[in-house]
Amino acid sequence: MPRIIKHPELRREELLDRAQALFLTHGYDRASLNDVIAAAGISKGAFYHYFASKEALLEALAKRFAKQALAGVQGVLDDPDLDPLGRLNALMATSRQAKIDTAADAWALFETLFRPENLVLFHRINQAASSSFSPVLVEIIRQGVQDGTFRTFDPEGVADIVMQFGMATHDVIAKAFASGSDADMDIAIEALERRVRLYEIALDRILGLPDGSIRIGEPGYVRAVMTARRSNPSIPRPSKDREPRRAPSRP
Amino acid sequence: MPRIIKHPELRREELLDRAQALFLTHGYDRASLNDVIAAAGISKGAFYHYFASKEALLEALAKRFAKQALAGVQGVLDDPDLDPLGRLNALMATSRQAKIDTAADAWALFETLFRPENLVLFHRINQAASSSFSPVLVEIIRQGVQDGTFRTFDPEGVADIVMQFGMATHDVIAKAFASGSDADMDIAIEALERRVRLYEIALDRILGLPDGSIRIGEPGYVRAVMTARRSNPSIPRPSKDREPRRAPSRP
DNA sequence: TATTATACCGACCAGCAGTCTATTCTCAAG
DNA sequence: CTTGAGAATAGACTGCTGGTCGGTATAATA
Repeated sequence: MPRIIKHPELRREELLDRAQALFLTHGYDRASLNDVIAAAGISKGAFYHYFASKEALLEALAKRFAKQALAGVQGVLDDPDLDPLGRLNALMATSRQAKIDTAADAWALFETLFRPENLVLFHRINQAASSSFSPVLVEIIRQGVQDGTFRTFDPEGVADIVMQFGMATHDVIAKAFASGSDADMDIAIEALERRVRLYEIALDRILGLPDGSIRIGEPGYVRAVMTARRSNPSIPRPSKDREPRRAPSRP
Repeated sequence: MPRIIKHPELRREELLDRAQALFLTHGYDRASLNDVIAAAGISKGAFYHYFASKEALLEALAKRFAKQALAGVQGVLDDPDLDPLGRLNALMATSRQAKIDTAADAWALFETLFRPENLVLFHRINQAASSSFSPVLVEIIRQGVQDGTFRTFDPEGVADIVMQFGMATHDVIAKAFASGSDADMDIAIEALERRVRLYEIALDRILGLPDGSIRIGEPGYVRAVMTARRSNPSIPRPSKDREPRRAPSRP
């Protein structure tokens, strides 16, 4: 093979891009390193020049994700006109908006990220995102407590719960995506809206706010996401027949 | 090798026992099938006679866990003298008690289950446990709503949150185990107690109860667990030098 | 131009999950 | 008491995996 040399940072990004695509479509475990390097058009040696292991590649990917996510909400964090409650709501609205807006590829991520074979990938990203967002959330809550908007002790704990809920919301939506027989879709949507409302009220109460203060998404939020899906059908799906070959047999 | 034939169910249980020990000490991914069958003293062929795949073994293990856990709290569920709040508290106290009581091996599980290499294993067990406990929790909450003890819509959602919190509590404790430099241990314990209190109050409010109704654990709960640890030092820890060998190198 | 560090190549390796064929054991039907 | 079907076991074998290694071409430096 001809030797192709690229600027290292470019090559690194390219590698991350290919890996991201493969990990999302096939899952971290199922996508082999050989697949990745083949997709990137480089050799084993070249790969191990950039990353110490497959694991390290995953780590780098998670960090890039987290960085991008944080950058996406930077505007909200910098806005001096927002009070703590406003900032908290804006934060959640923005990260929601980001997902619906660029539906084309962003929700592909959304759907794929929660498939069982992506558990490891998801967990890493989640972890990285948490350590990025946690300090920010803590600061917002701390301010809210200070100026009397929120009434709670343990801002770190509440920040954790907020993120837990955020993730749970996504999870719950992803489940609907998975079981997407158009027939009972509407029932699923109903249930999901209810869940989002529950999380909102739960957060209200945990923060000592009057019910209805926290807005994870307007009513119709879930439906909007689900609709964005139907209008955008062709998302890469796992295909490779690396699946089990044997039928179970028990004594 | 001499051919040893055992009663199938016994062999199956034995296989699960060995697998459990290895998965917990080394992690699901790191413990190889060869390790498992070597530990169990059987051949590849015998293994695949009982389980269709390594994955299937994990599944079976998770189900056994969940079944045992549910059995452990059956008494609480059957007790006709408990009202919904009492039952909910007893449920949490019992599953807590089970962990401290048989500290010798139960907390080994407790600590190991949360190590990063056990993510997959943990997730499976958690999933299995959730599908066992969820209906039970839902029923308790539904009754509580009916007789006016609890004030919430969406019992399923609340049940999910309860389990989320339960898991998060464990997670948070496990983190302290991990960073166990005896020096800052006390600070960690303090933080953890606060977190447990937060979850309790959060649940109180979500369920529309007066603060202090829910008791995940008495004050001192975390400290008790941590102490049980120090008095019981020799727990199998991952050892096998299957770890990465290379130093990172970046351009 | 000579030297050194960086980017890259691909053959190679041990170990992995899973497959296959062959053997030995059990136990119920005849 | 035989027999034979099927359950239980053995272990060699396979394709592939993540990772290693010695080497080669290019860029940077002097």
